Amino acid sequence: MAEGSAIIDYIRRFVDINEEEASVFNTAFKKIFIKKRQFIVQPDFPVPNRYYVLQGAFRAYVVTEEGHDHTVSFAIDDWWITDYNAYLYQQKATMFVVALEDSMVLALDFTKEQELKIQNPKFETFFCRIAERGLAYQQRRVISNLTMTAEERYQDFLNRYPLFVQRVPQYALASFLGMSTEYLSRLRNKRVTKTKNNI
Amino acid sequence: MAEGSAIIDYIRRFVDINEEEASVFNTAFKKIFIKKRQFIVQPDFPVPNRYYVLQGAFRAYVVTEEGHDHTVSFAIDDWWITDYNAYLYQQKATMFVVALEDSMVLALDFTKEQELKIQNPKFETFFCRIAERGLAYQQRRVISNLTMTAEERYQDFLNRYPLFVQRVPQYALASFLGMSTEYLSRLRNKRVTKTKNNI
DNA sequence: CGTCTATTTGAATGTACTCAAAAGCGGTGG
DNA sequence: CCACCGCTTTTGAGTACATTCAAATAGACG
Repeated sequence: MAEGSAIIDYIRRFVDINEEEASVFNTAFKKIFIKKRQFIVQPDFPVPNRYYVLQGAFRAYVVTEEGHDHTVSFAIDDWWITDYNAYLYQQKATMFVVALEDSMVLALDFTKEQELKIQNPKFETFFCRIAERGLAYQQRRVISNLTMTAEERYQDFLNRYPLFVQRVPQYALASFLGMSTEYLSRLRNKRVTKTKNNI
Repeated sequence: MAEGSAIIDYIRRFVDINEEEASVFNTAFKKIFIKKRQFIVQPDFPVPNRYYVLQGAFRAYVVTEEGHDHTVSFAIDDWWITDYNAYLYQQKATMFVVALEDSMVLALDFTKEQELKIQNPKFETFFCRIAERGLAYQQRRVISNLTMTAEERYQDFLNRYPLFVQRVPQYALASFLGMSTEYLSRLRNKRVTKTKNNI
């Protein structure tokens, strides 16, 4: 049961655990089927879980007062997703997390996560590693946003995450990259507006 | 020796350690004096350390091919700083980290950090906590950049980090907030250019 | 097929940048 | 102690990147 499961392969990329530990880890998760367009996190609700995506695709986004939405993160197979800030501090969510496809996830409860960490230092190490990597990733994203133009960010995303581009609607990608849907559309079709300087 | 030191007060905000543990932790760090304008990290050099700022101010930034610089992070008293991505993966730096004032730091060697983590789960927990918080912080920053205008980002920074604004040169703050020095100057003096629509 | 949502296209506009130059400020040396 | 030099900040003017709004077109789903 434990061996061969995706989440176990995943944790073993970071720490070396035996069969018994794998089994303990495995049973901490609840397997849930999520239908397309279903929300797993919503603003003002508690965030009891973080989610490991077995199969499918998700999008986390915030909505501003003016009604604009902004994609904070995507997740497909083998990625984690949740409103991390709310989960970590166990506060109400400020984001939506929605399924972009019919999906299968493993939900890990916050309390359960703390128990795992206390129970076995290897689990603590594991969560530490993924947090560290997440931090390094977010910092790279901040740098991209600071240093690149909209077109460069799009090209960069294409190179790094070609799989995502296939599975994610364009308005969601645009709002992830920090540009309007229309502008991304123009970039994709290489038809950025020429401002005509003729009088 | 151990008790009363800033780094010990700091770690005790996250984990409960006794005097002996405090002493072990303390001796893992090397205290270094850094003069204003001195670099502690430079592109293409290894990044053996992360730094805890006892006193002073630092700025981490990247420089693009076109020669524009972009502030990735600041650190003043009680904050950490380094090229985190390079440190974590033990690769060559891609950033500069420079002292903005005469400063005093505690340097922690990467290998030493790993030893601490292995030696005592509490230390592992501690580094895990600060990585988690760092991740949550970076994610908030990404959201700010996505959802706010230049002016809003500036106002928000003023509210959140009034201390920093005092101690950081304006060009550095501008490049942290993702805008040009000139534009920040105009915002501060509330004199954003009016495009005259008269023919 | 019709409806609903997503994408594309056009045109006008705005936010923020660039370049250039002046003004302010701080440190250093005579 | 003041003058000068280098660096930072301010101001002006023109411009570009990207947005908004509106409308047309294309896709997805029942």
